[in-house]
Amino acid sequence: MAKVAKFDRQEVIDKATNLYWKKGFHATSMRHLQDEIDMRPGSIYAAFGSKDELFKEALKHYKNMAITQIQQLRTDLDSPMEVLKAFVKIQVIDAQNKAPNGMCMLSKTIGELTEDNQDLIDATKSHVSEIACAFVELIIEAQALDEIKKTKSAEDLAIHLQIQIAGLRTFAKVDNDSVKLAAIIDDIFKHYPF
Amino acid sequence: MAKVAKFDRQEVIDKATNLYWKKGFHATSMRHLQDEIDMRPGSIYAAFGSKDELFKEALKHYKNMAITQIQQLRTDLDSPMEVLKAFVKIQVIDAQNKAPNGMCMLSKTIGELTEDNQDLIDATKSHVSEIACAFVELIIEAQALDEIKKTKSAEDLAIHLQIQIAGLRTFAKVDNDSVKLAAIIDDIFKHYPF
DNA sequence: GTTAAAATTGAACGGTCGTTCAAGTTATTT
DNA sequence: AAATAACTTGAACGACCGTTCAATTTTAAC
Repeated sequence: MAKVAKFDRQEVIDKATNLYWKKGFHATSMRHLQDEIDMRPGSIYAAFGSKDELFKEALKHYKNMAITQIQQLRTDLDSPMEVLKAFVKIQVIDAQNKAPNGMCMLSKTIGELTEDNQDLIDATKSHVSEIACAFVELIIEAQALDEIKKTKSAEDLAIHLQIQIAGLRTFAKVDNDSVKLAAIIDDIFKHYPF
Repeated sequence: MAKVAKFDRQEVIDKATNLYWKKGFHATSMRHLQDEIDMRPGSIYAAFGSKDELFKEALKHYKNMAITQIQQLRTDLDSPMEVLKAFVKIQVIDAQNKAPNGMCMLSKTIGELTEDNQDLIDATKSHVSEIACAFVELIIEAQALDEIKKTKSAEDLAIHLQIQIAGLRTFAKVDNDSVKLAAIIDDIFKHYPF
């Protein structure tokens, strides 16, 4: 029995995610966010609690987008290996031009934050692990289809992939050459340890 | 014909570098720096001009430390390949516990900053390229000694190495397992593309 | 139509930011 | 000893930070 018409929470989180992703945690002020999501401070704090809590929502949303992306590719493509490769290419190459920031938001956050924001670091690490799990699932599927040798550790390969993605997205900010990046990614899946 | 006794400029830059490296550009305030280097704002601004200019000095000092590290290893070790591997291990493994920040300061900066600080990004990229050049030199030496096939592009291998370092240092912040990291690094030099 | 709860507003809070500069201190030259 | 130039100090500036909250508006229930 009260007012109920409200902002679209998901749309607000999406916009906040894009701003945090673009500028990073420290360089994003609540006033920037107010402008971006068109809400007044009172409403934001009523809905999300604090800058930190809103950032946690953004991290979760970012992780969810990645997981959704993987699931989408899995329905589009037959081969789990092709899913992995397509995902890496999207994250590394497409993100440089289309995304708010070419860097992975999780890597960026792990790089930016210190123990002053330990809870945000912990949340970030947990999302990184969740994405690694999605990789492991795909690798196990690929092994079942004999796309990858069954002697390989799926967990180690997943870690290897995450290292490649983090490294490539950093390198791409220095030298954003789509052709060169695509060649490197093809090589990653063609040679050891795959 | 005036006062000349002063602070030790190199020591000040070193302390400033450590703080910037630890906390990042945005999270490091001039007041933090004042405490760290024990100088009053007027002196800092007289000596360095601005927060940005001091940061540029820090970036340069960081790059110089890396180059010096490589030169030191080159005199200590006979094999250029061993120099590269030792350098990677120091940067990835030792830095997690001993350095102000496990992340590479250059990667961290490239990740953190936006076009709002384009000049700082440009300075950072230039230092990254300079380190790549040092890698290229070592790789060419290794090729002369038949440690690496002469058919390989030294520039491509140097890029490969930088991607691995950036990726590994990010991963190490999530899972700081020295043994696992050392194994991964050994693998990097054992298999393709080396 | 009245009531009451929920949602929204925006001014304001104390604090910190990067930076400046007049005043003071120090060492060298005459 | 006096003059002068280099260097240091720290209070202060306006701007912006994350956050609060009393006042207002909106909506559903009666």
